Amino acid sequence: MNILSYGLLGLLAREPRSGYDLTQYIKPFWPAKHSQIYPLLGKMEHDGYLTFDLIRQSDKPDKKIYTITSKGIEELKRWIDEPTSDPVNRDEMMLKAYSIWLTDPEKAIRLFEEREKMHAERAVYYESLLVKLKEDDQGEQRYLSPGVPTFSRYILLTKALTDSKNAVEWCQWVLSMLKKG
Amino acid sequence: MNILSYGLLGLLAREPRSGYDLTQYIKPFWPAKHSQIYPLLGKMEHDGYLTFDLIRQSDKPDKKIYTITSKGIEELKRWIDEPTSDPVNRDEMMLKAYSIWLTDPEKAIRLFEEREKMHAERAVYYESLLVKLKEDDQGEQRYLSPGVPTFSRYILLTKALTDSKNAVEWCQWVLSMLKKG
DNA sequence: ACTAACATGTAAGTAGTTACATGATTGG
DNA sequence: CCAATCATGTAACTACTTACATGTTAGT
Repeated sequence: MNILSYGLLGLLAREPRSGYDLTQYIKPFWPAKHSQIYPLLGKMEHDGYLTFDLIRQSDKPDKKIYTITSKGIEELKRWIDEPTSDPVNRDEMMLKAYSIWLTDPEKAIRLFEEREKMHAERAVYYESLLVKLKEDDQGEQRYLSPGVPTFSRYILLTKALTDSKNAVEWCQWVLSMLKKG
Repeated sequence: MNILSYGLLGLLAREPRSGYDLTQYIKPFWPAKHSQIYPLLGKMEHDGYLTFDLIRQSDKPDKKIYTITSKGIEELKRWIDEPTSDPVNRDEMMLKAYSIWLTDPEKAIRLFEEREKMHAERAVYYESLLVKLKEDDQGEQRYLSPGVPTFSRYILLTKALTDSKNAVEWCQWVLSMLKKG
C-alpha cells in the first residue's frame, strides 16, 4: 500500500470504477500511468481491499469494475490519521528558469510563453470541472458542507485552479521583465 | 543526463560547489537525496561535464569541489532549447483532502492546521532568502535584469514564496469552512 | 486511411528512497 | 551526553516511465 493506492481507494470510496477510469481521474492529483495502476489494483484486490466484477462489452473491450471493500474503507480512514509526507514538486521548467540567464532573451521569452499557455489551458479545464460540479449541485450548495464527497472534490479543484492561475501570472510577470530587458 | 543532472549543472554554472552543497541548494527546486546525487556527479565527471578538486580539510571531512566544464556549459545551453517535460506535483495531503469527508471534522481540522503551519514556515524561509538576495544587491536592483544569475534566483524564490503563501491561504480557506461545519 | 477513445496487461529500464557505513567537530 | 552539521559513498529496494502487445468502434 503506497500513497497512490490510497488515492485509488479514495476514488473507489465514492463509486466503483474501472482501472481505465481510475487512471484518468487520479491524474491531476497524482500522476501515474496505466502500467503502474493495473498491477497495483491486482495487488489490492489480492490483499482484500478491493473486489471486481468483469463487465463484458460487445462494442468496447471488456472491463473490470473495482469496488472498495469494508477492509479498504477502514484502511483509508486509518491512513488519514497517519503522518503525511511532504509534497514533492518537480518542474523541469523551474530548473530551466534557473539557467535562463545563459541563453538569449528571445529563447527565454518563447519558453515562458509556452508555459503560460500550458497553465492557462489547465486553468480553463479546472474551471470547466468546477462549473460542472456546481451545475450538478443545482444551486443547493451541498458542496460547501464538509462531510460530503463533493466538498472534497470542490476544494481540490479550487486548489488546482488557483495553482494554474498563479502559474500563469508568474509567467506573465517574468515575461514583462524579459521584454523590458 | 537526466533532469536532475541539468539542475546540478545549473548550480555549478554559477560557482563550483561540493556534492554536499549541491544537495542542499537543489532541494527546494528538485528534491533529491545525497545517495542519488553523489553517483550522478561521478557519472557526469566521467562523461566530461564536470571536473573536481579534492579539498583536504583537517577540522571537517575532506570534500570534492566540482567545477563545470565548457562541455557542461554547452550541454546546459542546448537543454534549454529542448522540449520541456510537464511539471509533476505529488502531494499526499491532496489525496487525504479528497477522502476527508470520511473522517470526523476535528481530525480534518488538525490535518489542515498542520499543513498551514508547514507552508507558513516555508514562506518565512523563502522570504528570508529573498531578503538576503536584496541585501547582497545593495540597492542596485541588478537582480531585475535578465542575463544575470541573480535574476533567475530572484524569479524562482518569488515563485516558491507565492506558492507557499497560496498554500497557506488555501488551508485557511478550507479551515474556515470546516469550522463553520 | 488514420486518429482518438476505450480497455487491460507485461517487460525492461530509469529515477528516487531508505538503510547501511564511517567519522570529526560544535553547541546545547 | 546527544543532536546537528559537515562530508562522501554503496546496496537494496520501491516507485515510476517507456515500450511492447492486442483489438474494436466512432469520427474526420
